[in-house]
Amino acid sequence: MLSRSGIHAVRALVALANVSDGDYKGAALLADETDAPPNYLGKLLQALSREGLVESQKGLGGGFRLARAPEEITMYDVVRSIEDIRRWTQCLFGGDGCSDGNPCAVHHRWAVVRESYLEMMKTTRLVDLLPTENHRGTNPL
Amino acid sequence: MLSRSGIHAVRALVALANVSDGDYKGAALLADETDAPPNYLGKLLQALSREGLVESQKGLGGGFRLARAPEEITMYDVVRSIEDIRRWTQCLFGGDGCSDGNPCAVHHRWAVVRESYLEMMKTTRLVDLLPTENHRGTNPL
DNA sequence: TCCATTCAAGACAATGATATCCTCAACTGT
DNA sequence: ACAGTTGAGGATATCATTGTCTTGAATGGA
Repeated sequence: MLSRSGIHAVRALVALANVSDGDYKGAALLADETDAPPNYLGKLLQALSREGLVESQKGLGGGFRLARAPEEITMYDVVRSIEDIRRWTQCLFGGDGCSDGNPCAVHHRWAVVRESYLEMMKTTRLVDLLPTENHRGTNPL
Repeated sequence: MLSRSGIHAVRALVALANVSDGDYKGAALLADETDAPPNYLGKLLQALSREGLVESQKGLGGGFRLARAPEEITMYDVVRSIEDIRRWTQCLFGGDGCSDGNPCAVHHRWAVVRESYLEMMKTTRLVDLLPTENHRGTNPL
């Protein structure tokens, strides 16, 4: 389950995937392309920059670019930089006493769901989110 | 992913599962047993009452009781009464243009996770959450 | 140097979820 | 009838998330 921040962040990174080498794309343009609030997206990009996912450049012609290739960035990397993912590492009810040794009633069932989600996040890379010839500009992220 | 309200609600219903027939358990006691804020739990119980999951009784000896047997109430029933479950019926990014006909890049991957979650919620009944001999009073919900 | 552009950073506002408080109405036992 | 108990409901408070605004710092071009 992505937060709105997480959605903004992933969309922005996808929009950064096609900037030419050595080039940058500004936050305002990114916000326009992804329908995100410009100033807020700026904050999110700052966070992504602190986490080493993007590089920023001030001044004319400046903006943001990916710090790694789109093949090397997973949705998990992005979301972990933006959201508090502890709820996906804890058990469903968040009970402190719940552990593999003393499991709650839904411990194992939830583990299946949780692993399914985390595995999806960790195996889905930015490159997997890019529009293909199949959707020709209508990739409905 | 349960909200705190959802957690409170499920715990309260579990605590109602062992009320004797024709008897009631008060909101204050329920809150005490489940470590929930008493007044807030009252509101949640109101919602559960409106949805027909519990029945309430005012006055001395009053309180709440399950409207159906614990075998007939699923976690899905509870959560749907309390939370906005739309995020589990939409696609991961919530994009309006996303549909089975014009799927986004994560459409199918997310469908697997979503169905896994919804299936767990729909097949887990209150009776499945009750403490068993195995945990003897230490069911860490 | 001067200026326009762009990110960085902090203060502030809006929103929704969570939680509290108070009063009223319904019910029970005396 | 009366008093105590308990849920119902509304107003308000708190908090995290989301979003806006303003100022400053860095950068590059004229």
